[in-house]
Amino acid sequence: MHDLNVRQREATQYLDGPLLVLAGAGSGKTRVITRKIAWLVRECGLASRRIAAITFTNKAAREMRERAGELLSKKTANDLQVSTFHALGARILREEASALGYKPRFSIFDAADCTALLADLFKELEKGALRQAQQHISTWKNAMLAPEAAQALAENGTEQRAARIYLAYEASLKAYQAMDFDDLIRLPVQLFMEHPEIREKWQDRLRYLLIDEYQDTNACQYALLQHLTGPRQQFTAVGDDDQSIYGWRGADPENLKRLSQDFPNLKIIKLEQNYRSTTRILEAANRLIAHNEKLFEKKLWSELGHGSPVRVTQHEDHEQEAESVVMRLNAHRLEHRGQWSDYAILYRSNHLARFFESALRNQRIPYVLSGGSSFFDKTEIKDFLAYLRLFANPEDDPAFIRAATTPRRGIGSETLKTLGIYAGERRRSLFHAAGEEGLAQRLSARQHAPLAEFCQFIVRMRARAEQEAAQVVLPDLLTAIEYESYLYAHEEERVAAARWTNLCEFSDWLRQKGETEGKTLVDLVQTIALIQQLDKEETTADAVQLSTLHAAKGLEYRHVFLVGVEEEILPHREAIASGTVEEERRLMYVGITRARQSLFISCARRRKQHRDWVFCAPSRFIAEMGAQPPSSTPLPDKATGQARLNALKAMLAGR
DNA sequence: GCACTTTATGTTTTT
DNA sequence: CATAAAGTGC
Repeated sequence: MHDLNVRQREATQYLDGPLLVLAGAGSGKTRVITRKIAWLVRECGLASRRIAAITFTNKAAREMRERAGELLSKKTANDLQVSTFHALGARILREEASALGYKPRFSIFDAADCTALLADLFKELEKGALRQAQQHISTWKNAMLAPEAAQALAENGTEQRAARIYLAYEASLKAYQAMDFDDLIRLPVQLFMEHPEIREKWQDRLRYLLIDEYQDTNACQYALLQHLTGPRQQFTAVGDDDQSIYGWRGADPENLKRLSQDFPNLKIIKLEQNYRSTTRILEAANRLIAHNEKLFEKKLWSELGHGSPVRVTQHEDHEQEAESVVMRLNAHRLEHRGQWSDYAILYRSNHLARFFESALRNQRIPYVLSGGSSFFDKTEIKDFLAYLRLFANPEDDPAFIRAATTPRRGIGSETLKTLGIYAGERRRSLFHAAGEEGLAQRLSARQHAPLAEFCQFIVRMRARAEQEAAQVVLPDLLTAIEYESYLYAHEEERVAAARWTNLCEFSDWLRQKGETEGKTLVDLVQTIALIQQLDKEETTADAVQLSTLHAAKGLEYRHVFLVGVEEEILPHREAIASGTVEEERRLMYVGITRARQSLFISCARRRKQHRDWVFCAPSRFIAEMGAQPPSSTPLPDKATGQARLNALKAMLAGR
């Protein structure tokens, strides 16, 4: 382990009790975690299936498994329990569902499913109120408060109303045998509190825990951690309070402090040497973050030399910003003879990506978009998924409605309304109620026939989905529901073709997953709710990376363009209003520290919002990091810019 | 009663 | 630009 520094090695080998590693950006925390896993397996003889590593995203989990695999044998690495908090919670719940009155094949509702459910339950309420309620519910769930407790604690009218919504929402989820993301953490904690024997079983199963991105855990996740480690207290938490950017999701950097209070024998190791960035970049980051209240004093340093200065530019509007950033990127790459994949364009919110996408497309520069709307959010995927969800969980009424009505098969709103009322009276799921005799009497023959046929179809396919292999059932299902012709009948040809391609890709991915893991379709559905994006094979493609700041956390790039660095964007307007500018500052800090060699910061003077132009001021963060004030770039010259680029190309070609 | 067409509308970040 | 609600034809 000669390539680790003293502190890193100490963190890797420390096993005397709970350990907190305060790891600054780029200080090699992933390396410490993977080395520690290898150490536990090789030197301590711990079976790899008894080691649980918890990451923040699925992508990080995959990477960690891969990197551990480089140190250990493939098979040993495969047995490691590497997952997100949510995936771990889901695994526990599938196994212990009965203890909570759930079936093992419960559905997992994503945020969109939950919003739809709330909208359906409270049709009379407007969107804003529902969003507010949803936010409240999430906060309550993360604080382990049941609806009744929330109702008792509600202080004002809005909270009272939100608590009433919470009550109905919970009842619906339970009726649908469904859970939301918060439940995946909350319910295991509840389970462990109520059933000591189950808690001990899991404590025995997982002997050592490693938690990455600890600053992003919320109270509930912390409780889960405490239950899992139990009296043995064998864990390593790795985190950086300066990179806590998920406060809106209940994450609380105070959790770092709480750790030293709850575990008096907690050992703390700081990693401050940065192996990623040049000094000028680090200094800018340090100066910026000095404006925040600090939990732990920490100063990053590096031995990588000064590097080039941080460049700040201001542009006339958002389109010119995109154009000149792309132009500069292009020129920079030519000059340095680098690769597209050395470059990243990072922004606060997803919608900013659009302008950069079109600028990149105009210049015929390859790019990949990470973050943003996921593959699984696409309508065609959700349509198809509804069938699969219904196979796994017939109580899933939203899945029933979606599958029953897409593509259209003569089941309309009136039929569904009657069915809904009947099912409510009989306290059955829509699917079960639809098969009952009593319903037929309330519907006309014309209404009942398509419904009955649909139910029979589901029963038939469900039996097959449970028994046969995915590669056999999938094509049959796709053919049977005639989705392709449905697409071409309803969409423009190009759109229809694109959607069908997506669906085929998804089906292919499922089939492949089924083959390698030897699972049936019903088994597979259970796991996909937690996956947000398909990990495509073509990660090797040489392309500029476009990403939100949140999605860029944990990654690094040689050259970074931080764009849209303006007041009301970064810091975000809502954050200014709600007094959470410190978190925005950390977000900026995360952005800066992604860069290894060069950092470019840009902002626009005005941008089009909705239909009119708004003026934008450079972000306060630019001054705070001590950068040169924005120099207006000589624009609008598209022509001269292009000419200059061509001259540069010619010069380089001749060299 | 069902399916399709038009019109309004809206954007923080993600498991 | 893409989805969601209201409106119109069959």
